[in-house]
Amino acid sequence: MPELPEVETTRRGLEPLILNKIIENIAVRNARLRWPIPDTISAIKNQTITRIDRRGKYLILELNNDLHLIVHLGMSGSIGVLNKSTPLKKHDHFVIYFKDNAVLRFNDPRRFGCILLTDDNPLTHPLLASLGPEPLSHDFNAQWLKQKANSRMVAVKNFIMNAEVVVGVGNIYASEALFKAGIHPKRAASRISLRRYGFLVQAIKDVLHDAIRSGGTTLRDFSQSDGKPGYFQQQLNVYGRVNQACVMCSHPIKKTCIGQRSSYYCPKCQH
DNA sequence: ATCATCCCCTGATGGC
DNA sequence: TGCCATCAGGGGATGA
Repeated sequence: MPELPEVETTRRGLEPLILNKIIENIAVRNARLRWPIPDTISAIKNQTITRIDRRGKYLILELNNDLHLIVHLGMSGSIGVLNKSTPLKKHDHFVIYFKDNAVLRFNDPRRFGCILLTDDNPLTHPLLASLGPEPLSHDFNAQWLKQKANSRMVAVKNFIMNAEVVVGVGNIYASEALFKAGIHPKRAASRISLRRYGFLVQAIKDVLHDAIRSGGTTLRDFSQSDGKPGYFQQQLNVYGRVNQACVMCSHPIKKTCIGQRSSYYCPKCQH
């Protein structure tokens, strides 16, 4: 389940492997992703990849003819850069063949991901246009959260998972960050002080930084056979630890549902 | 404007 | 061994 750290790991892993390479051919093996891969995708043939960016959980591949590929890994997507002779795997839906025999394969069992093409500024694409600040940027701060929360009664966990509030905070790291900040996941967004939003902002930055750092250790293996950036063996304090002892106070971790998503918290540490 | 609910999909898991 | 139900989750679409 790629969250921002996984996508950033993918971006960093891709850079040395495909930047400045020339696309010789492509293959759409199954166009039916979250949105169909457009027929216009063939316009990337014979172009060079000039830049690899990330915005939230979207990867943006810039080509030298001003086209941009917008890629989302969804829940189960991964990208592998391999040798042409590596056998195709089930769910390898999209393939890019480079002039130097390298092959990029987009694999996504659940097909919640997407591959789109735009000839415009990708940041104005409908999917990207209303995204909130990057969590690791200075634009993401306590004032911003407090102002966005205004009088909203939505649970803070849903609030920080809303991409218009801040991008890249998924279910796992939302639970972890709220634990670190000592905030109950069901607390109404408007009922959190500026001071406590400061703790939450720092917790989100810390959790994501840690995950990216541990992701970095797997970059070396990025082009091996499974093609996955690897999931982080990060120390999870609450996620998936229902009934286990809280690392801070030993009280059993609770599981609850917030907005159809499982959520974990310590009832003693989080208010 | 805000928010809850639904849905896309496959793989892993567990019960019978 | 097989079959079925259940769960997981990013995030857009929909309707209240």
